Amino acid sequence: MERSGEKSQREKSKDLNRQKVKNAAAEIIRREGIEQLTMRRLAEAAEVSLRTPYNLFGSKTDVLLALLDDLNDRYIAAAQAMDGRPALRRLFGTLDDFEREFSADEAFYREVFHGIMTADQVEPRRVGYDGLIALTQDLLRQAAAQGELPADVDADALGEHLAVLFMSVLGMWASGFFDLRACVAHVRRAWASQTPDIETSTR
Amino acid sequence: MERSGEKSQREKSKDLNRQKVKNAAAEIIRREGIEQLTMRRLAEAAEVSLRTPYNLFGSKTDVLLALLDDLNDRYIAAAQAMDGRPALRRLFGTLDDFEREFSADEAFYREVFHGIMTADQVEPRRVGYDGLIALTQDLLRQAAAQGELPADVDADALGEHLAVLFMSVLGMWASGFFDLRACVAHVRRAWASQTPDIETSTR
DNA sequence: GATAAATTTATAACACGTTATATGCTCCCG
DNA sequence: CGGGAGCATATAACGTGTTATAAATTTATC
Repeated sequence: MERSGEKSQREKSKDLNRQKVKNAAAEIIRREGIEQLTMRRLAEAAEVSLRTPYNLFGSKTDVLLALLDDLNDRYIAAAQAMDGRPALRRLFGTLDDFEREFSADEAFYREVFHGIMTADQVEPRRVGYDGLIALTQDLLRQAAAQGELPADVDADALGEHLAVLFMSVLGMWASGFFDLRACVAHVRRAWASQTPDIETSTR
Repeated sequence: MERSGEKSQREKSKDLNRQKVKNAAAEIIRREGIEQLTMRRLAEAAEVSLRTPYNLFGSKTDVLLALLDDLNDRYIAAAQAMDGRPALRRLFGTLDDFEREFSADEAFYREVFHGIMTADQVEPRRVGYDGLIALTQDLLRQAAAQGELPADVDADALGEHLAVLFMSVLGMWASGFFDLRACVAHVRRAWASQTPDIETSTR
């Protein structure tokens, strides 16, 4: 039995292989595009057997999901970093953060997202759907508590709605319908029309 | 040389095979689900060779797109059928029509849509993206001309925006994130917040 | 009606994601 | 240190969408 905190040699070895697979996947996507990312090629580049990525991740989709692992954490951290400011401003601030982060590497993120979304079955939890809704609802509840929202607004329902709009438009960006700038503009416009008239951008 | 209007025997025979393939595809999806729709099984059910659907449609995705062929026409016809009424009312009326039409056969349409959206590359034109934008812009231009919109609203930009929101949320419905009722509710709410305060449902 | 062109057919093959099988290696525990 | 458990490996295989090849069949043209 291993104690929590310290990792067995076995686990460290698995982590190493996980890292090798993730690095190889990211490099192939960046250098040659996601259509070149086959499991055989990935295994070869990561210097593991074909079976190993399946053992460590489960499927090709799970490898792509792993490339986005720390993304949710960063999103939440960004929202919390803007601590003193009004909740609605923080909400729109997450949009700015998202745009900044993704536009630095738009092609990469688009290909990863699209690869995930085109899986046979998309499991909402795994793509951060629930977490995004929870975060948005949380910010809107704070906004309501601070009097930033009209009293008759259901903060939870609105939070779910705004999160759905965000993810929906993101999905079309991933499918190549428009670029990231247009994607964020659509979300910003939709969000702004449902929230009181404040400065909707922190830039 | 064939005259326009009359079809050659060649073309009639191809139309017949197209119909056989489309009917077989729809039947397999309805009876056994889209995961049972393989090209080999489809060819067998349609009583054609494996190659023929590729000759007649191009790819599996194109077969699915063909199942939705007359959908756009119906959408446009529905918008025009409500002729006398205000343009904004007609716009929301198309939402009602969409909900009525699809809820009668939700599982079928969802599987077809999802099958199309999960293709390697989605071509916006082929999924009716451009047509939907054009229709929405048209209705909003009429609304502006009839004074239903504030003077400072850019009808074309708003039309594109509303169409994008519709298609985006539709994409998430197709991926199974929520059901059709929730899908339409999200679109209605997003649309309503961007248009003047009228009765947003014709029901 | 004969000949050429267009389609369909039958069969095999390719690359893909994924799984099965059997073998080998490495680490943990007594 | 020895043995068993956990994991990686190599290889083959399956079903998938799609394409190649060559033969058969249907349609158009002279």
